[in-house]
This record gives sequence, structure tokens and C-alpha cells, in this order.
Amino acid sequence: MNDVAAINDMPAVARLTAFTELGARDIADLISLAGPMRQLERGDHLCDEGEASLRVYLLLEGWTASSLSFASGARQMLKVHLPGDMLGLPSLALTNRPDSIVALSKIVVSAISLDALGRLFETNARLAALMYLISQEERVMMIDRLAMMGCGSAIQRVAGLILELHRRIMRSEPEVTDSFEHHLSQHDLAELTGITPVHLNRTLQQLRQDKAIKWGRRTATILDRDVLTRHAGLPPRVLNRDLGWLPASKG
Amino acid sequence: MNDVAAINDMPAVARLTAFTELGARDIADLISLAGPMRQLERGDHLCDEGEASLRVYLLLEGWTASSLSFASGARQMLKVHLPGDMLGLPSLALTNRPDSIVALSKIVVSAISLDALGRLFETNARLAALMYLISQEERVMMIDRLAMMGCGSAIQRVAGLILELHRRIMRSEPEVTDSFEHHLSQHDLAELTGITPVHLNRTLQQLRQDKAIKWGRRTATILDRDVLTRHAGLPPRVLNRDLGWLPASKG
DNA sequence: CGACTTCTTGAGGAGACTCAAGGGTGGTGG
DNA sequence: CCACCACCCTTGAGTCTCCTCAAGAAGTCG
Repeated sequence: MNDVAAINDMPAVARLTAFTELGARDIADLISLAGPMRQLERGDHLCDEGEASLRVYLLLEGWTASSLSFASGARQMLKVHLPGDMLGLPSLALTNRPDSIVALSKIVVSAISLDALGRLFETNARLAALMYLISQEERVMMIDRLAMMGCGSAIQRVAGLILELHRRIMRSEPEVTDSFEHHLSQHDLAELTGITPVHLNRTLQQLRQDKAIKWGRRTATILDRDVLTRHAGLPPRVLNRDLGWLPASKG
Repeated sequence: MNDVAAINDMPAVARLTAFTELGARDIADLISLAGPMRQLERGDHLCDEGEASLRVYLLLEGWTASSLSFASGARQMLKVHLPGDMLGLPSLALTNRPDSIVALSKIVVSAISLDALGRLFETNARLAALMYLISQEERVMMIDRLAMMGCGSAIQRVAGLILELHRRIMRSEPEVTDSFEHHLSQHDLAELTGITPVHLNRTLQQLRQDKAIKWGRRTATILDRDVLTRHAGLPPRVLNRDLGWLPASKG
């Protein structure tokens, strides 16, 4: 079982164990979710807005982004997904997907059938509750981004975004310290922060001049986290590991 | 049991049946979640950001809003909650609440203990999956608002917000058509849309001049939904009722 | 009636946008 | 290996939306 080996040491498991320990049975149930794998290249669309929402994916390798288009043609990039993230969950609630999912690098995803998801709720309440928690964590990330979009100057948005990215990357790749590889063009950053590419460029340069970051085409470095944090203006979010209310593990 | 009667015909149930039918057992399990009730007046804080997140609430009557403050002192209002909404769920994932919850009118809430929530996942997989779905629906609403904050002009944001509010109110109060009661000052609207009160006022007047809406202190009327929709630039979201994958109801 | 909050209106300024053009960088094919 | 092309980044100048500051009108409550 190549798939199992691939998933076992994967960020998808780490995403859950960030909250609490998993038993062998839990990990087995989690792995059993994963269906057929699929590879895509940078720029490929995994799915498009408006489509029926029949499937959910687990991102195994690479980066993707979900984005949304307005009638006017404007596009807003909603979120960058890193390995271990589930893709397309919000669509479950709707008849048609609200967003498109595009590969930002070469990626590997595993399709998850809705039936498998339904079965998980029946057979493993602890995992189900953990997935619920992850949904709430996603909501918190949206909350922070929404707040930065509403209140924030360009520099605040960019600083906040970089900090969030760095935090998430560090969680899935413990060897990463202040430097990390990324797959975002300045155009992508602009769509994520809701400012124009031109102005994003000037904003990045201001952060470079402040010696807060280095931002290269593929590598970014955080030079002064304090300056960034001060710009962002939000406290760091600490995951709750005090989860006595969760259903007990079955082993 | 006064509480039961109060909850039985409540928007909280409607929120779930918007997706699928519930059995008597499901409704009973849902009602058993509800703990002690609490009343607050407009302006009261149900909970404050930074606090430990020990409890979740179900909003039974009235309107609340969750908001978040920056180090700079700026405040962003994240969401308006209507009767039937659960309050404080995102906090479950964190040690400290990211947002404050404030009453926008006289409200009645019911506290839900985390233990009761955990038990629900063990005893009623269908309800658990439905609550998961509602979380995804909430994420979609955040997605739309995030997009409007990123791409949108002031008028676009305001139009989108009013449409969203109206849609949600109509769902919980079927007798409402184009006019509805609200509990939002212009200052609140400004914090929700991320623009200044002064500019919000001018934006409202523009919408009034276009004969798109009436916006009074307590009553709003949608005069021309098409104009609003065109301004908002997003398609309406239709809930998915094709949910064969959900665990079966136990009766 | 008076004190308060909320809404409205005006004028000037700043941040972000648009349009436009020039310079790097990486990839492809001859 | 070099030439070419496409894409991405960078920089400049002018404009517009939205913000800030400030004061006045209108509605609300005791």
C-alpha cells in the first residue's frame, strides 16, 4: 500500500495531532478516507466555481489556492492551502462550489468520497469531532484575514499574511526556521491581500527597506518578526489542547 | 419544560432542516444540548476576546455581533448573528477567544456545555454531520464577505451585506418579504463593511438615490433587488439538499 | 425641555488605483 | 550557445476613492 505509506507521516495527520493524540485506530480510519490520487501542474484547476460539489480532496503535496470571481471580472484569492489541508469542504453546504481551486505548484491530491466522510461520522466520533475542530480553526483564520481586509492598510495586510503563512509552514515542516520556500508570485500575493500588484510591489519594498523581510521569487525570509507583528496588529493564535470534552479514542 | 417549548419551534431547528429532515430523536438530541438560558441588553458583552473559551452559546432571540480589535485600536465587526446561530464556535479551536460577542438588541441565549457537544458526536452522528455542514456554510459566508472586502468598493460591500442579511432573515422568518427590522446603527454597518461611518453614510445615500433600498433606524426595505445584486457582483448561494452521504437518522 | 446618541454635510488630504513603459529572469528552440 | 519570447518585477505620473477633521441637524430618552 503505497498510499498508506505516503499518508502516514503526512501533514494531514499532523493537522489533527496538533490538537490531541491519535490512537492507531484513529489513524487507520483517517487513512481509509483517502481515495485515488491525482497529480496536477502549476496553473491547473482542480475544480471551478459553479460546478456541482461532489467531491472533497486532501492535499498531500504542493500548494493550492482557492479563489473567487466577481461578475465584474475581479478575482479575490481566498486562501492558500498547504499539504495536510482538506480542499473543497465549504462547497459541501452548497449545490454549486463558491470557489475555484488552482494549483500553485506541482501538487498531489487524494480524492475523498462523501460516502467515506459520512461513514467516518458514524464509526469514529473522535475523528469527526477533530475534523469539526479543524473547521473551527479554519474559521478563525478566515476571521483574522477578514479583519485585516477590513481594517488594514496594505502593509498591515501583507505583514499579517506573511506571518500566517510562516506559522502554518512551520507547523507542517519543523525544520523550517525563518526562511521558507514559497510558490507565490507578487501577483498572487496581491490577489490574496486585495491590493493591486503595483501597490503590492511598493509595499513589499517598504517591508524590505524596514529590514522586516526578504522576499525572493521562491524563497522568503523573516528578518524581524517583531516589526511584522507590530504591523499586523493581531496576537498569535494558540491551538487549544485542553479537549477533555472530545469523545474518547477507540484505540 | 419551558425551555423545550421555546426551542422546538426555533430557528436553531430550522437551520438544520434547511439541509434535510430531522427525526424526533434528532430534535430531542438537539434540544438536549441547550443548557441554562441567559438574557442580555443591547451593548452587553456575552464574552470578550482573549478570554478562555470554555463555553458555546445558542442564540435564541435577538441579534448579536462578533468583533475583533487590533493593537492599533481599530475594530472590525466580523459577523451578525441571528436567532438559531451558534455563538463562539471558532473559539473551540483556540486557548483564547479571537473575538468578542456583543448584543445588538435584547437577546436570549442558551449556554451549551462542551461535554454535551462531545456526547452529541458520540450519540448522534447525523446531527454531528449536520453541524459540520453548518460550519461549512458559515465558511462560505465568510468567503463571500472576505471576497467583498478584498475586491469591493464601498457600495459593493454595503449592497452585498444587505443582501446577505436579508437572505438570512427571510430564512428564519418566512413572513418577511422586502422589508425587515434590523438592529444595526450606521456605525455598526461601517464596522461590518470596513469603511468609515462618514463614508458609509454617503454610500447609503447613493443606494437610496438609486432607489435600491430604504434604510431607516430600525427598518430596512429592499426596493430593487436587481440593482443590489448587480452591485454585489456575487451569485446567490443555494443550500445543498442532496445529502445522501449523511449518516441515517435514528428516528 | 435639555442632554445624548445618531445621522448628515462640507472641505482638504492621503493611500491606493490606473495607465504606461522599461528591465530582469527563466524557458525554448534554433 | 545564443536569440528570442513570455512572464514577472519595478518604477513613474496622474487620478480617484475613501479617510480625517469638524461642525451642524435630527431623532431619542429621561
